[in-house]
Amino acid sequence: MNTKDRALQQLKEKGYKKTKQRERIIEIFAAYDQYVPAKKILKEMQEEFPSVSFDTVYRNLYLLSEEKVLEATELEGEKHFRLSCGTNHHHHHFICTDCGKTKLIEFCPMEGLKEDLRGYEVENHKFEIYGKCPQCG
Amino acid sequence: MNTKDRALQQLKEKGYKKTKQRERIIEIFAAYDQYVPAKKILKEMQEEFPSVSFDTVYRNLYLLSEEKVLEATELEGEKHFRLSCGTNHHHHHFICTDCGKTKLIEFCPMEGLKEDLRGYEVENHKFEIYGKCPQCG
DNA sequence: TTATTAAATAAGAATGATTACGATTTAGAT
DNA sequence: ATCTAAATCGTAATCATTCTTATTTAATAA
Repeated sequence: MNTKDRALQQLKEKGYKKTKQRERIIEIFAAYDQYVPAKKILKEMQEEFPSVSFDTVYRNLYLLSEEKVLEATELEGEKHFRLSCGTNHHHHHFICTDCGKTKLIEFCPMEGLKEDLRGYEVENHKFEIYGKCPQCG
Repeated sequence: MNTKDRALQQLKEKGYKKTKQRERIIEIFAAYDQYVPAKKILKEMQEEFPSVSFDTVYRNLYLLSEEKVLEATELEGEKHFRLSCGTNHHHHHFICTDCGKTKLIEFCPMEGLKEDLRGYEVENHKFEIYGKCPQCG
């Protein structure tokens, strides 16, 4: 089963409907192995559905993020999304500031910080590395 | 010499002028030991200078960041600023999502990643921990 | 002290991403 | 084929931020 079908199946189980728009959004992401800004998805959607609304695109991006089909991050003030990495365990990314491609970072800095943060209730954390990948550097 | 005077002195050396607005911005930050959203600074400025413009506030926030008087970060899509921590060496923060107060994290996760990132040119990184501090938790 | 001028500010328009919302359409169940 | 909740469309609204131009001001030198 491919990424798209798996995602749609997952949505169906939660009672969400299968729509052309949703299918297309997932297809678009499947063509990228990187974070893509919401507005770029909107643009590509408009090529296929000239009258698609912002609302549809944004709503689905957030839905797909909640369902863990996508991962989200904020880069330069814009929300970006990408297909969840195949890996099932927690991870981070190096993000190329030129081409946008990412490299998986398996190491999580939270591991060694339990001691330091005694008394603090950790809810979340963000660790991202930015720079040029070997192709762009 | 206090924080404000030190900052103004530093600006003067670079040829920037001392203005009431700049003085006040620094004073506002000195009253907080935490990240403050730009719009909150704008609001406090308007109490003292009813006709201050967005431009003045934003321009100065960026100037002060470049001059390392302030540190900047983006939280929930909004730019936040705080006085630079006293410490001169590179550091990170735990940020309380309730009160906004921060805890200095001396550990930097980049140290152990040189190996992993061979061939990659690292330009920047972001590591922040979010949660509740002991007072708010 | 006054004149000079480059820097800084005010005022408000413009931008750009995102969110909101009422009306309409559609997917999926019966 | 009918029904209904979910999804979408179309568009307006919001909100932070950036830009622009005219005016004011701080610092310098006469």
